[in-house]
Amino acid sequence: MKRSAPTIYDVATAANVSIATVSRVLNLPEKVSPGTRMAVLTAIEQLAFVPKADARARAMKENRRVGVITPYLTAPSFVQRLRGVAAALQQSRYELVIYSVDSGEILNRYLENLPVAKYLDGLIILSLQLPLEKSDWLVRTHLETILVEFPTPLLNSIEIDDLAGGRIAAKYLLGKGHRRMGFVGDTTIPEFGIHPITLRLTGFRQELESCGNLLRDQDILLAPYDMDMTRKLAWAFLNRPDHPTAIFAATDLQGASIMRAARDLGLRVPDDVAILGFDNIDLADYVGLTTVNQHLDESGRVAVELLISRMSDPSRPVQHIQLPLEIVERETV
Amino acid sequence: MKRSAPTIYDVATAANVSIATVSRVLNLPEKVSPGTRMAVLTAIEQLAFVPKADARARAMKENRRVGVITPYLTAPSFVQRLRGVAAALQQSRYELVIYSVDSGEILNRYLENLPVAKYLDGLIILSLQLPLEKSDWLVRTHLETILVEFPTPLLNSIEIDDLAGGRIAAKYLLGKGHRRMGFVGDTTIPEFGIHPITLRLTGFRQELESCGNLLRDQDILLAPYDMDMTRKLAWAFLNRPDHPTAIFAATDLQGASIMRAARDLGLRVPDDVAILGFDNIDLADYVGLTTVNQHLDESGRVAVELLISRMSDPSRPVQHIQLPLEIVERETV
DNA sequence: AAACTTTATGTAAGTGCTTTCATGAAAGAT
DNA sequence: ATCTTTCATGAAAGCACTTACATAAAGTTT
Repeated sequence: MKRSAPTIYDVATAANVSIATVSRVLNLPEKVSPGTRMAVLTAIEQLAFVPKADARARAMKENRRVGVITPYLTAPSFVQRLRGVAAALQQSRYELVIYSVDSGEILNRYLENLPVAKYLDGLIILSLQLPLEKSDWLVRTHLETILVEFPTPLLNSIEIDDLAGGRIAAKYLLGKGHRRMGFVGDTTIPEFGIHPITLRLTGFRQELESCGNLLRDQDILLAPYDMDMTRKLAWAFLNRPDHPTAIFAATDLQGASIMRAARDLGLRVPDDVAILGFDNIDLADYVGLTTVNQHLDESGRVAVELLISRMSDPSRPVQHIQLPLEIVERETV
Repeated sequence: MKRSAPTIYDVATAANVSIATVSRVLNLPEKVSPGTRMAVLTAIEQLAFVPKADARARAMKENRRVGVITPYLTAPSFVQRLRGVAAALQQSRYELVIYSVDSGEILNRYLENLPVAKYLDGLIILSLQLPLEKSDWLVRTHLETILVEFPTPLLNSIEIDDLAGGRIAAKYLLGKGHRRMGFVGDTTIPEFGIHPITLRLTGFRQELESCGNLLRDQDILLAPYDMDMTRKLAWAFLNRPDHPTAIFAATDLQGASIMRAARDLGLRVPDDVAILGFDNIDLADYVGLTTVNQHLDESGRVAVELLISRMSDPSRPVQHIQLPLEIVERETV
């Protein structure tokens, strides 16, 4: 009893011919006499033999491969981006290889040997900050890559304008008649590079100030990106007689936590507190959270389209595609 | 001047080392002294060398790649299973290739494709029903595969006992003092094979009946697996003076929809209606839904472990691992 | 029937890589 | 200064096939 998959040697033995003959019935069957051909075919059938190299060659020719590097799939936003990528790739003849990493560190380690050891036609990096020297190295190795969320000058990217996102939120809430606003964001500040949450806060504050509404320090809550903690802090945040009448959460997940805190306190949403999220993840729809849509699924889809167009013509100029942002009205504002 | 693609031989010559050394800087860089490593790296860079994947696989007798076939990532439960797979694979030296399909049909087409088979060392099929003849074919080709959710006798699988799940739900609700129960499930009945939702209903009903509590037809709601629709139907379902005091939803997604319908109607949860879900997806935690945990992430992780152990020793007997089910108490019962 | 094709098959030399083992050099121990 | 480890490296043996090239048997031609 053989343990591993059969090779042409096994087939040859079983059919009492040489491996060359087996190879021939596979590749140029007319060159083999009907008798032996039958014998070989029978042996192949019986052993459930699959020619390995041939398989690979065919696979290689027909499906090409694109890699996606993404943070661990813990946050819904990563998942929705990936979903867009998978959906778009589905239509094409490309295979999807996923590398999930837990930090920029590991990302760098991956990149060291990715282009050399593995074998990709294109790469999409989701929501991960890429050091400048790496992006340089990527263009030099000619591995087409698309960055999603954290752009870099040399590489193609899909991005949003977080600053504008903050402003949109402010305008919308102002338009609804609110004057006393609050902001909830997370506390993880990256060692280097941009921090979208901070940009959203900045845009939010700017717009407010330009209309004469200051965002006061006690109306800003920075909570760790963790539901229970956010909920607890949000509880204290809202449990003041002079709490804001509207809160902009930099993230739907935090928005949802605030909704629960409000409910725990017996506050009516949106009458006592309005809550506006950011992202428009699936959850927002389930809990009825009004939010700023940043087209997560779409970002993945667009990344694939851009990648495919670049792979077919690498000479195209680098593009930085900016996705639109807009309010999705549901029940919390 | 060479015209064909460079090989390790070219790199070796250029760097003045042997091919073994080149291979080593590619695969175990720590084993090579920094000096030579740099020289080799430079040569690689200069020649734009890319190792040929087929030669590599041939020499290694393995591809170091496992495939996952999953339904489109529309449902959170698929995503959470996949997340478990990705997390577990992360630790290992295997690459993760994802094939997302939209039905069993396409699954079969994928499987037809021999190339896929030999291009992978292992395969995990998530939440997809596999025709019997295919599972036979899979064992004959020696492609190790693990089925998650829909078992088959010949292949390894990770499963749960849906019938028992229904019973657990009934017992729990009974224990909380409820006597008038309702059930909400979806309407998609597959052409062939088992239907988990139906099993959950059966188990639920059996347990109820064995305690003298009939589940009445008007207390069963079969709604399409779509949030808005479920919510609408659930609204009508609950908007009766004699509505059930506790509802078992075969799915957290539907459970969440019912929560909203209840809220829309001004019903207090769990005082006016208790709601129990099934799955324990992330969403359940966010909305505070009490549910039956089926360890989705874990199913993916266990699938990987089983696959790896089988790949390293294919002679192991086929296993059908059954994951436990238990109630996660939150705020809706 | 001798000489020449043709045809079916086997032998063996690649293919581009990994990996085991052997070897010589450098480092550490006595 | 000598002996033992450790370490970096190269030589060479696979791996699962393909593809000349060689050869023997059969079929043609005269």
